[in-house]
Amino acid sequence: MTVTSCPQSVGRPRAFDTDTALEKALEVFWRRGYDGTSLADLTEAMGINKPSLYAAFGNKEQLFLKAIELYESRPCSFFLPALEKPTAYQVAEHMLYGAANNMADKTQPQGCFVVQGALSCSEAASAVKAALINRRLAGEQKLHERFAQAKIAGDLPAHVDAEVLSRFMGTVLQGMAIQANNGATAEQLQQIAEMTLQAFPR
Amino acid sequence: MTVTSCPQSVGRPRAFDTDTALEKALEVFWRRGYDGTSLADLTEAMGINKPSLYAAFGNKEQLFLKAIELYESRPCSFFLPALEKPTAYQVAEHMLYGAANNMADKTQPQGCFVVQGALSCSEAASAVKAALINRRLAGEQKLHERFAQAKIAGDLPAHVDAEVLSRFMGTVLQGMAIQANNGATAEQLQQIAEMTLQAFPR
DNA sequence: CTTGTTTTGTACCGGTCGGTAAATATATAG
DNA sequence: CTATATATTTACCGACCGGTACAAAACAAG
Repeated sequence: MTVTSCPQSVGRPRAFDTDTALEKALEVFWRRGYDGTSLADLTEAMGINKPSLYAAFGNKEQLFLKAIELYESRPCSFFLPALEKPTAYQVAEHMLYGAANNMADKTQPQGCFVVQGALSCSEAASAVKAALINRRLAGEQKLHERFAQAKIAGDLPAHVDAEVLSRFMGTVLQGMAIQANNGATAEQLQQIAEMTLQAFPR
Repeated sequence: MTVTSCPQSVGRPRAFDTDTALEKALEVFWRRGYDGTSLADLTEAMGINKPSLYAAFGNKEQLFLKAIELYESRPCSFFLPALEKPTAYQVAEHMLYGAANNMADKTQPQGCFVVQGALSCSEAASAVKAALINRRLAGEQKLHERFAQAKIAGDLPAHVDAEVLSRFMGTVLQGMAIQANNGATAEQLQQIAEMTLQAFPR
């Protein structure tokens, strides 16, 4: 019968912070992709040795999956907050401009980790590729539900196909990730956001 | 002073067709990306051994660059033919529907090789990544010039910013490549094309 | 035939891949 | 102090990486 050991009960204490190490791993995976990232790249960026990485995160694949969770829960994430805006148009507006500013942010890798983390990849990466596809589809599903709710609330015309609209939004957002990789600036992405909003049903 | 040896003059004849081998290489690179493709993957798909690959194509990087050229010159390529349509709207129409059908075509890898061949990659792949970015920017540049010409011809309103419009088109087309990777059908991509055309200035 | 030229298959190169065994170091519990 | 538990470092594992040396094989020229 052991006492609940909340923060570190026994044994040699870990010499690094797992959260900051995971952030470093996310940045490397984001920049180089799963196949393009080696364990040497990771351990160097994280400032730890391989056994520490395996003890703390399992293996390369599990580390990548944890990086996905971190990416979506970061404070600068724009997707979920935009969903809570009062009208469908404002949801689209905040999401598009949030994406424009986030994806071209020079203080982090360009583009979107969920889009480019493992787009085309080896068979060894098929599991993480599937995980990213599921995240992209889940995002569009959330947007679909939000737009369906907006039709009920009356701030989106009844004739609008919420599923097509959400997939169109996903297409533009994912295209913006490629644009950011092409070197597009935040201003240029904002022009894309503006043009997309002109096509948005009101 | 040697006679011009047009088709095979001397030596053991090559036992494979370089064009079909290059097509096989394109398919593997397209599906797995540069980093995710090994020489073993390539030689197996191409049906040749490594020395034959190196003698015919140089090395992995040069083979990839030749695969880009093949990809853009294939008969089913939709980009350049669409540019020759008589009006800006028809250019956009043919390009968007051509992309919808091509990127979801089940007889080839989903999506667009130029988008996903080396989006996020290792430093070893930085040259091919840059080559793909240049191809994407060159496509948008061609579209830009076509729209500028359309403004002069009068089939695109003078107030339209041709550069923004071409970048918007590129964003949607690149987003459609991600959608195809998500498993979107040709019909779903056609809905994206339709919605994009509704936003197109006339 | 012989000679010269090119491609072929095999076998190999050093280096790196993801992952781990083992010994040492640093903490707590008693 | 000793005992236990966890993290650290170092060194290493077999497999695979991209790329090549070499000799046998298959052709044309003479």
